[in-house]
Amino acid sequence: AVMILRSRFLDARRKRRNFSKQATEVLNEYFYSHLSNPYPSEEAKEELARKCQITVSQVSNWFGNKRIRYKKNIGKAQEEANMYAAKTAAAAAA
Amino acid sequence: MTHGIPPLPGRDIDCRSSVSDSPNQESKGRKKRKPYTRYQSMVLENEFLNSSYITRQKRWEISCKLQLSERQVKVWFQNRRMKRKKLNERAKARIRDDDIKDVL
DNA sequence: GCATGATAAATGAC
DNA sequence: GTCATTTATCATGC
Repeated sequence: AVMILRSRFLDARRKRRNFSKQATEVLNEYFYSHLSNPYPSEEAKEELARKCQITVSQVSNWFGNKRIRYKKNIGKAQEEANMYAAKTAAAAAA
Repeated sequence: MTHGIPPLPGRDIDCRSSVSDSPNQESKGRKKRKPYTRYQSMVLENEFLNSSYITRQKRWEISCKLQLSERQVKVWFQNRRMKRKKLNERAKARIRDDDIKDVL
């Protein structure tokens, strides 16, 4: 019984759930609009967390994974970059 | 300076000659992340239960026993303290949520 | 079968 | 020392 409780708190092991489509959209918009410096401040992280309905730690995890997996692809997933770049450009034009 | 305690039993025995941080020559790049074995993790966790801050003496002993460098043991305790902090924050947040749900 | 989120070693700023 | 991070690995979703 105690072990089960510990598995809830201590282990709190990774039972992964994908983020919502809107949340991923918000995170990607920020990432590709700050591609030269994709390191959000603590305040920016908190706002992203609020918008996405996730924790600040989850925001940090997402950016950590995103940065290295984006870098690992040199040349790939640029379609995604262009897509969000166009989106922010359209927003700026308006 | 300090107390003249350190007994340092058999200190001159280099038990980690093969477990040094610099395996051979000057390794240039970043050291590759290598998961520890279950036994290594268990010994480290047990020692963390005794104290979250390890002494230099025990650090040397454990590094010998587990075939790890003293630096690796030191870093393990640093990371472990960060993990504990994160788990505490998470537990606190969960308790808050549970309280809210209980009221509802 | 990879995509994706979370965790475990390792580094560096401060 | 803490703490944000990089990197590889793990565990799950689909």
